[in-house]
Amino acid sequence: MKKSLDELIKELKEKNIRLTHQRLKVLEYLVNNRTHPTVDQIYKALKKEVPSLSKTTIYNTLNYLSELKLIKVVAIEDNEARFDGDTGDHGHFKCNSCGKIYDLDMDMDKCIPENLNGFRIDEKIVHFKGICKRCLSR
Amino acid sequence: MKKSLDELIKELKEKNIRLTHQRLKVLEYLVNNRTHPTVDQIYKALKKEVPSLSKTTIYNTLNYLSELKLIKVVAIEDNEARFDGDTGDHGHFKCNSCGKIYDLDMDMDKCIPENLNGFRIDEKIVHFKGICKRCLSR
DNA sequence: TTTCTACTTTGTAATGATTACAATATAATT
DNA sequence: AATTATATTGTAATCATTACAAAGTAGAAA
Ligand SMILES: [Mn+2]
Ligand SMILES: [Mn+2]
Ligand SMILES: [Zn+2]
Ligand SMILES: [Zn+2]
Repeated sequence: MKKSLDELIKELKEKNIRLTHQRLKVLEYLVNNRTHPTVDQIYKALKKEVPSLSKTTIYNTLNYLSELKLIKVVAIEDNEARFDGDTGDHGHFKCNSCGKIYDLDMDMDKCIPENLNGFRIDEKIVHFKGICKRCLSR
Repeated sequence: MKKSLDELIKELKEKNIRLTHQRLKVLEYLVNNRTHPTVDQIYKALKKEVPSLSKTTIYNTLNYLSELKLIKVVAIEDNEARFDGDTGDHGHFKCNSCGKIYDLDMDMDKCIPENLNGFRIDEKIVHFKGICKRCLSR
């Protein structure tokens, strides 16, 4: 679900996670930018507000927050990870023309095959790639 | 579909692609090893039979064959690509305990959401991760 | 408020998969 | 056998990510 920054901060407090300036800025960025940004995009944007910021901190923070299940990693590119403040089950569509990554509201459970009876499923990943409507109509 | 080596060779001939020793060995390996191997696994295995083999050739060959749609890339790991001789639509399950990647026969079209009306879909990717039946029963 | 300390951030170096490139080799045709 | 366009090979470069140690800080306690 799309949690607000306040809800995310509450979760950090409940788990006794330190509310560092950097962590709050990263969470704030992900809440305000629902574009599945890369590490570099987050880094460049926050560097302006926090000049001392290190890219390693972005990596550390994003890794930690995804371990805590406060954010999600979207591995839809082959060379670079993307991050998502929405931790609810949903799919993604990547347009190979404009590069935009769309969210897909869908019931992922509808596509679990019988083969997996007896398996424990921890992650469900559904990605589509192609050309988006907007790019097609041009 | 799971094509035989002969069928794959026929497709290469039809497309006027040179039947080099290395290409044939890579295709043969993928036909005989339905384990979604990594570049390094393919390289190490074939290096024994073809001592002059270069890892760059494995990369070149796999990239070329996947451009030609004769094989598929399976991007289910976050650090390393895997390759699949089965180009038919199917999903994958990765066991985080034993590392095995299972094939999932499934109707991918069943999980395309309405959101995508008007979009052109070129790739459909369905991945699950968790613990497999065999690992759970131990 | 000040002190304390465990945890965090930072900068730099290392890692590891993948790609670029140029020299050498070869498949397929003549 | 000669030719040539294409492929292979080895090495170096690239680039995202991680390892590590020194410096900094959040939060608790005095
Ligand atoms: Mn999303
Ligand atoms: Mn497969
Ligand atoms: Zn587009
Ligand atoms: Zn297993």
